[in-house]
Amino acid sequence: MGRPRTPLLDRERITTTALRLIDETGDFTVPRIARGLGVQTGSVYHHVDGRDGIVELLREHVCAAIDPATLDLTPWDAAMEAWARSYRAAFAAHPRVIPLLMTSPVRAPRVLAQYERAVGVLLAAGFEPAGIMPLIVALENLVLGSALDLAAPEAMWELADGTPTPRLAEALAAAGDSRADRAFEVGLTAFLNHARALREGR
Amino acid sequence: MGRPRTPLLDRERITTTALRLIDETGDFTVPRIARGLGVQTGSVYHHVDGRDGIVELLREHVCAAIDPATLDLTPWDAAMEAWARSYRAAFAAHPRVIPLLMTSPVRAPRVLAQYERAVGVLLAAGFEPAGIMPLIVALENLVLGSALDLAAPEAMWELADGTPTPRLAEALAAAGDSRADRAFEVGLTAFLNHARALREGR
DNA sequence: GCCGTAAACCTAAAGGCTTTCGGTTTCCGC
DNA sequence: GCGGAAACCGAAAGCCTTTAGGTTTACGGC
Repeated sequence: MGRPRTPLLDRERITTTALRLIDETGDFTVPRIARGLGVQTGSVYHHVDGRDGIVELLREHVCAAIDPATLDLTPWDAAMEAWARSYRAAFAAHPRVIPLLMTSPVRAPRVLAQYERAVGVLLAAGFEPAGIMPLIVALENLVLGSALDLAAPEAMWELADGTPTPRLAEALAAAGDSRADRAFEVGLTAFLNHARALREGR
Repeated sequence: MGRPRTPLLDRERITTTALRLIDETGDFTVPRIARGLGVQTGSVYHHVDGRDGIVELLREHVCAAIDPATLDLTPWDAAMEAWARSYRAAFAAHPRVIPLLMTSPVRAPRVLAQYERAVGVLLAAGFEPAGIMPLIVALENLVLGSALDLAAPEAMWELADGTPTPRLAEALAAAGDSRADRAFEVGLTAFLNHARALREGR
């Protein structure tokens, strides 16, 4: 008891443990993190700003896998496409964190910086300012939605035996394992085509 | 104490109270529902299959506002567009329930029936079976994403004073209050154009 | 080298939530 | 009329979040 000779906790170990719990069970709790690190529950609060603080650490950790260099590509639509793919890949690696991130605002500076640069890309491409956030929001919805579907393929529709839904079942089977991938490709192509048309139509 | 002469609880009152709590606070708990109805916590469990059961009741309640007649429209793209708009309007009325619904699979028969019919519309339009679920999933992501953004405009990005994001702030301001609406219109137009191109390209 | 201060962990506890179980009263079919 | 089911209460177990105070260790100034 008392201060240990070598620290048992730090933000990184807390984040990693929380992420592991989420990957395995879909959620995390502070007591489980503490148990995973061989520590009492209260000790975690010395390193983190409560449970919400851990969520923000998770956001930063997952978003760190988004390749910032994608936004340097030219032309603008290549940048947006590569960014979207990298964005999706980052969340697809840990899709079950997405529900946790959707209820709290983005505070992490590193994440905000990515959006800042994306706005810059679209501004430089000549889009009108008022139309930029709708585009980014639409792309974000596409990325997060398909990443979520990628992780929980069977957790979206639970076909009961009681109510027959033959065509839905058939469509689900026909799409197969690549359903989420194809939904992303469909959405991304639609987005890029529309964005190009919007820009040229001005 | 004992059984009351006139019932104090039923599924509808529980659902309505839960929805009111979510609209006001963004979440609900069984004790708060009980308090709102002047009843002990445990009593609620006599009418509902646990907390998850209440979530499913909420899904059914909100989805009941989706107009089923939209899927009878012709041609198919008019049906999908009207369905998407009705879908979005239903969730925009209670957007804070969306995060609660994203983590549990759709079980409600009335909701599954809507998807069944949507599949039927796209099948009749001549889409290849394997491509139908990707389209529906993409549309669902669009609808739910923009409805969520509609409700929590300021809860998505919290611009800190510490990290400057001038272009992001400007883009947010330029989009104004109609940001979520415009994002939906952008996404919907892109979706419909791409779907039409997919169908004709066969 | 010494000492005060801060850091890091523990113990304990308050308060809330989900869920279950048995008890009590009322309603309804037969 | 009566027996069983229904509806609510009271209480409790077990989990979670968060805070507060106590104890030991590390570190920096002198």
